[in-house]
Amino acid sequence: MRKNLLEIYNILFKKFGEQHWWPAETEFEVIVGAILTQAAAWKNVELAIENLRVENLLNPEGIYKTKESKLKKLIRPAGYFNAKARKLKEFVNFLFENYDGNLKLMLNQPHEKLRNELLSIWGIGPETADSIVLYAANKPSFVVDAYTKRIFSRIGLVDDDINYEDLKKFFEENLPRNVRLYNEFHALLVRLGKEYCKTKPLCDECPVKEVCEGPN
DNA sequence: GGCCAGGACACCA
DNA sequence: TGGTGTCATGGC
Repeated sequence: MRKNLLEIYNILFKKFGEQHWWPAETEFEVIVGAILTQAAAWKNVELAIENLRVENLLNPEGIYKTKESKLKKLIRPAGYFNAKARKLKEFVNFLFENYDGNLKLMLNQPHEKLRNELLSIWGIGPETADSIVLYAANKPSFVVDAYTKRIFSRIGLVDDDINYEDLKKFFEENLPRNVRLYNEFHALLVRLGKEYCKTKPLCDECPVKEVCEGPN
């Protein structure tokens, strides 16, 4: 199995090259992006992040001090702005209450502890937590998403009703525990999903068609 | 003009 | 534990 996963990784890397994830300038920007991209197109998230950047709010203090009503207007393009404005607030409130606003202190914990802590914050579920652990804290927590599930159930390596934790475990138990690998693999799977494995799959041109059983 | 994006939560059985 | 409804914008 390890061989199969690394084979798929190598095919994707050869096809697409480095994806340079996460597309952000700071750790905090990774977190903001991870929250805003929940069930949203990244293109729309970029518009929202740019609005925050112009207002100099891409930092914990900025979000902490800004009224939720103002945040809603700024992040509107990312969709679900009522919920997401609250989620940003919930995160920075936690950060200031527990770490005096020191993000590095929070991120510099053993990764299981950090993950559990993130999951305790309202609005941060498993995928967002793992994205933060991997792409902001640089700790080896494999991120799976809807694309990952769709791709690997079509390939036939996992059941199509597999839950998040089991799918995550599938990767972590069959890959070397390596941050760079986790980083690149997830990014490549998103790239593959976007371009070839949407609801209408482009199987004829798919880079991993040799190992795929096809859509079902 | 419809479909759907790099999910999470509330509520229900 | 698991299934379903809800949240919302903008690109294609």
